[in-house]
Amino acid sequence: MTSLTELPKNYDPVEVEKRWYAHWAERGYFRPNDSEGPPFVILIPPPNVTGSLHFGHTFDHTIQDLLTRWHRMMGEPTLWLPGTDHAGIATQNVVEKRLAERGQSRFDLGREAFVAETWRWKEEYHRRITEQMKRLGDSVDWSRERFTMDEGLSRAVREVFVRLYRKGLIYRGNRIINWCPRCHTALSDEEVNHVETDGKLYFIQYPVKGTQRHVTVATTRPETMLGDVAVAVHPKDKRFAPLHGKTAVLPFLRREIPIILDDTVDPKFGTGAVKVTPAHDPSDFEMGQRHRLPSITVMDESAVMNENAGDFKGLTREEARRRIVEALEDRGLLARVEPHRHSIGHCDRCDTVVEPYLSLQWFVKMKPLAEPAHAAISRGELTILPRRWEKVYLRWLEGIRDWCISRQLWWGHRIPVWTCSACKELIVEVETPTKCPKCGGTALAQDEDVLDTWFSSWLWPFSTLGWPEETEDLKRFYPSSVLVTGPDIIFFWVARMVMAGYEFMGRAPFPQVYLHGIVRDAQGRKLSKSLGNSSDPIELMDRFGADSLRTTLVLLSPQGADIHGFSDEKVDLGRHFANKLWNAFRLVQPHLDGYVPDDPVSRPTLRDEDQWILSALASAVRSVTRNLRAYRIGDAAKDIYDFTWKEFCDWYLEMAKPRLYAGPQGPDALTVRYVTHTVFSTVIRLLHPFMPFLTEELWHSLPGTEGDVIVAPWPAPARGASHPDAEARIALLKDVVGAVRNLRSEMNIAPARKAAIRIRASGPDAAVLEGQRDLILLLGRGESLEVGAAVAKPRVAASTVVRNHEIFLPLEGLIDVEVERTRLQKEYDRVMREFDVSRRKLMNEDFLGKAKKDVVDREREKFENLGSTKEKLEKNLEVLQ
RNA sequence: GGGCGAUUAGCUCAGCUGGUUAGAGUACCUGCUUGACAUGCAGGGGGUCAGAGGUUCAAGUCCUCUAUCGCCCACCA
Repeated sequence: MTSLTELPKNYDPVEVEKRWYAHWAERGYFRPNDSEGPPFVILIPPPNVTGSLHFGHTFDHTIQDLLTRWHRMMGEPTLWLPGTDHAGIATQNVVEKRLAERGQSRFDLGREAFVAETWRWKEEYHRRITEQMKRLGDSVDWSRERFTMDEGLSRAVREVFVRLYRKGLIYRGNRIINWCPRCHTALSDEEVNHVETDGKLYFIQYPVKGTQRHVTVATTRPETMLGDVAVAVHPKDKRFAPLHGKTAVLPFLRREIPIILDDTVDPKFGTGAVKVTPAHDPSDFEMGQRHRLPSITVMDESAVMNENAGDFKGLTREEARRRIVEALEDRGLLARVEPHRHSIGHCDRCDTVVEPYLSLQWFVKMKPLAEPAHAAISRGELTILPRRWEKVYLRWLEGIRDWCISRQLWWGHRIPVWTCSACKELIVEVETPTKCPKCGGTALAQDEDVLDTWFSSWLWPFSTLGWPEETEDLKRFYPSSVLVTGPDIIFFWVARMVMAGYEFMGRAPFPQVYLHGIVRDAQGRKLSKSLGNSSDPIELMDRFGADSLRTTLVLLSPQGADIHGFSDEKVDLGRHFANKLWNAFRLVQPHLDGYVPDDPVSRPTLRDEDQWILSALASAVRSVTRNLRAYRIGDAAKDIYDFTWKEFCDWYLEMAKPRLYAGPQGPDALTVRYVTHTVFSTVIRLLHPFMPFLTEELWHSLPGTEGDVIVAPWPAPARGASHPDAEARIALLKDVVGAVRNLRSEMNIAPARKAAIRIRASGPDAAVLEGQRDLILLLGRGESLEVGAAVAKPRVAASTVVRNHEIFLPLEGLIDVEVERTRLQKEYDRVMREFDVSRRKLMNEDFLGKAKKDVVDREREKFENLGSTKEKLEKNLEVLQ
């Protein structure tokens, strides 16, 4: 399509990349094709509609798109299903923040208007996300796009809630949960980040009623003492035997609280006596249950002390702590304070210190759900890559606790539970009930709370396909083929999807999980725009091209490990490669004009270098495919990069230039066209999953190709392409040319100056080198070449030994003998060292007796070569004396 | 407190089941406007493979310990 003269010298990705996405989409390539056979399915980890896509997404999507494109080229029906997540608490927070900038709170708007406002936010960011995905080249099937709060998915959420409730796996209870005093909602255990903090341990004396004694308790949270209902000691702790059955008097409130005995108290911690605050500590709550103690909540929803706090009412928990400690000190009840390091839970979303808080919430009983998810690994129904994550996954399932799913938010799925105001009957239904099934009352109030965001996400693998309806899509595309995501959401999402998959679909949602790393900067920080350590991905794509960004990320990423030291400039790696390919193409393309690849007349005679590059190409195809199959994506990219740059451009194209320049009438014109065409047509296809835009552009400029590369067949290693002999001969050539170049450079011979080359070679190599005469002259910039066993050593020459052949550059009058002697001496020393190592090995009886025979043989051969090389170097050195 | 991972060139990383001279990119040095590409070409310097033990004829590679860094988990009152 593009004519040669139009190809600019430097590749302009922006100009090219804007052309192809619409082209692909219009032709329907992103939808699964109709072919039989198992489809390849990836469900996108739905990005939150909180904001635009960041670097993590770019990397995540690159991998998914790459896998999708690769499978599409293999002819499989492929579905990469896109969608977004309503991200309950996160989105509510950002919308509230925006309201706050206008001086408003959500309460000013009221629930309905606030939710409407949030939908507008969602639309805005959904549009941005969509644009970004298109810019990156994501080949997702937009016709199947879903949102976690759209009608179908909401229905699935209610269905699941009702089913689990009826099965007894969802219940409501008064429990200690993690409460965020800023977000004003309950959180799951996973939404709490524990941070090691230097705190203090306060030793507080509680007077013992009817005595002059005190019992001293140790606590990190003195402010919760106002909610104390007991002091507990270990029953076998003799120190406290006199206190058994006694009562302590809580300072300030003068509440009388029993001294109780409980096995869970650790006599070695603190004083061995512990204050019991059931409303503000999970283990105290359990202890309270065991001993039938009351629970006294002393804080409100904002963690401000409430009416149960006596004089401290109205203080924040931090102020309350300060004042209580002061007051205790005044009364002489503070025995001492010790530094104490412990971990404190913070809200995952706003980083506020969470409060263990007693409240009425909905929970999912997780143990029964966890069992099949756990067994999935040992049964081989689920594999997580890299494998080490499987242990993390399993351990979490083993220690699983019930999942608090109710959130005191407005943005999210309302809990499908209604209470009849007449008879207080609890109605749990998928569809909104109109009257109470028990008393017929019509005054029904729906639970005010919404569900945890992950309560919709964990259904993603089947809710997106139409469940609970038995849709065609559900039958065809469940389970998906692989889940690609980051390890940070193993618990939040991956494990829960597996549980839901087994519970509702009877099988795992995917057989394979591929967990990739995080993109970090030089300081090890996650890339983010707010930290200012990275550009917006879109901006980077504008500067470098989406292809370059994708390729750079993939090339820099070790399998499943974080990318360290990422910075904008790193994207040059991909950009330079794109430009390299572009220019290699510019070199070759004019010579391919009119070339018909499958011309039956063409039975080209291949020279060594042709056979060699085709052989290397076949190896590259094998290796790329093997690496992709094993999710060694960076290695696959490296294979293509190395083959294209190091072998094809640096060596083959240089060798091919004379034949190319000779034009279509020149000798071997057909051969060189055949080979370059084959290589390009193959490399473009191999590279397409990585660089979709550039490859599509080149494909359309490559004569003799049909259709679009996005649906071109994935290359198979060509039959009979393997030419070990040619490979060996070219390897020899490379060594010899390398040695000549080295000599030239060391001797400061100007690149423009041609030099005579003499190679004293014996054995079969001599004939091989003679056959490569033209190439040696070309690549070694030689004016003449003598090869053979009888080649005379020039009187004054720079010399070296390669594979036991002597190479001379006769340079009488041109070389500095002193420089050459130093250089040669260095070479000699190096060979000598190796020679010694080898000799010692071969004198070692144990080595000869115990090492494998081929290892010994190889060592012998090496030793002989080194010996003879050493001699040659010696002689050449002597001449220079 | 428990677990996982890392430690190889200045930086970021390869190095599969132990066996030629430990590689790449980048940075650095030298020389090149050679008819695809200076986003390039050619050549070069740079590593006692974190440390200590051990297994072995042979260890960057296997085992143990130590150190440092990172991550995750944990009702440490």
